[in-house]
Amino acid sequence: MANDQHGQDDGVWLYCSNSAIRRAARRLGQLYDGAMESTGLKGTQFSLMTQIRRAAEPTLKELAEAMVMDLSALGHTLKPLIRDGLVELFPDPRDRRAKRVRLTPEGLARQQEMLGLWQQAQERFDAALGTKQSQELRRTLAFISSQEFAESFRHLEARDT
Amino acid sequence: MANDQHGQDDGVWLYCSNSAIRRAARRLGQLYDGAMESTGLKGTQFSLMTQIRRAAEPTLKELAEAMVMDLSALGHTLKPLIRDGLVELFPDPRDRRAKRVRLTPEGLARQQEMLGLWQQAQERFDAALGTKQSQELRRTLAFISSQEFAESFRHLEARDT
DNA sequence: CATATATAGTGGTATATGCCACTAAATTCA
DNA sequence: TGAATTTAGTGGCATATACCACTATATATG
Repeated sequence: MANDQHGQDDGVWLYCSNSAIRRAARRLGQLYDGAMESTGLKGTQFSLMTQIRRAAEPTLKELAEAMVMDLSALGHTLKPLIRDGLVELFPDPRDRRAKRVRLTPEGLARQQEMLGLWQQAQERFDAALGTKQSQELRRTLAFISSQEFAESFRHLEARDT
Repeated sequence: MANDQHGQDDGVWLYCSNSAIRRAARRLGQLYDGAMESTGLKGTQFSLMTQIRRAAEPTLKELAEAMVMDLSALGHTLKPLIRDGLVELFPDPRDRRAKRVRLTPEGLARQQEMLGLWQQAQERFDAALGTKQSQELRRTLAFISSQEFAESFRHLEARDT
C-alpha cells in the first residue's frame, strides 16, 4: 500500500509468474518442512524418496526427468541420502553407463514414517486453500511441469519480438 | 503409465502440493532463465532487483518479508549482486541496526534492460497456459504466499491428529 | 571392424535457500 | 538509569539446483 509509486514495476510484481511461483514455493517449503521437522528430513527429500519408491528402480536419468530436475542436480541432491544410508545406487546390468536408484530398507521405513506427516500437511494445505482450488492448482502445476508446456513456451520464442 | 504398481505413493505424487509447486518452479526457472540468458543474470536476480526498485530503499528485513524469504537467505542471495555493483547497502540513519538496500545506477540500467525480456517471457507463459488460467494461478499463488495463508496452515496443526 | 556420435553420470563451480549461533543496537521494565 | 528482552544483520554450515567440462560406455555408420 505504501509502495505504489513505481507503477511500471508493480506490473512485474503482480504478473511475474516466475516470481510468484518461487515465493509460493518458499512459503510452502517452510510449512511442509515444519510439518516433517521431527523426522530430520526435508519435504524435498521426502518427495525424492517417494518418487524413487514409486518408480521402481529408475535410472538417474529417468528419475531426473520425472522430477523435472537437471541430472547433475539430482546427483548432488541424492548425496546426503546416500551418505545417510536411505538410498542406494546400483549399476544397470544391461547398460554399464546407467545407474539405478532404490531405497534401502531403512530408507523405505523412513519414507513410510513420513507418509503420515505428509498426509496431515496436505490436509492442512487443502483446508487452508479450499479443496476445489487445491485440485485446480495441482492440475495447473502439473501442466506447467510437463514437457508439452516447455515446448509450447519455447516454440513461442521466435515470434514474440 | 508403467509405474502404477505403488498405489499408496501415487497419492503423494499426484496430490502433494509441495512437490508439485517445486517441480513447476524448476521448470519455470529453466524457461525464464533461458529467456534472460543474454543478460548474464537469472530470473531470481531480476525478481530481487525489481522488488528492490519497487520498494524504495527497504531494509533487509522488509525486503525479506516481501520476498517471503529468510533474512539470512536474502543476505546470501544479495552478495553476488553487491559484488557485481548492481545493488548496494547503506545504513538506516534512524536505526543503526538496520541496513537499507537500493539499486546502483548500473543496477537500475540492468533491471530496465531486463524488463523487455521479462515481458516477452511472461507473454509466452500466458500464451502457453492461457490468460485466464494464468491470472487464476497468480491469484492462488499470491494467497499461498500470504501471511494469512501461513497462519491458517499453522492453526490447523493442533487439530489434525 | 573402426571411427564418429550420442548418452549417462561425475565433479567443479556458482547461485538459491534455510537454520543456528553470535553481535550489535534498540526497547522494555523494574 | 541499568539490566533483561527484543530486533536486525552476519557468518557458518547444510541442502537444493543449474551449467559446464570431462569420462566411460553404447550406438550408428562407412
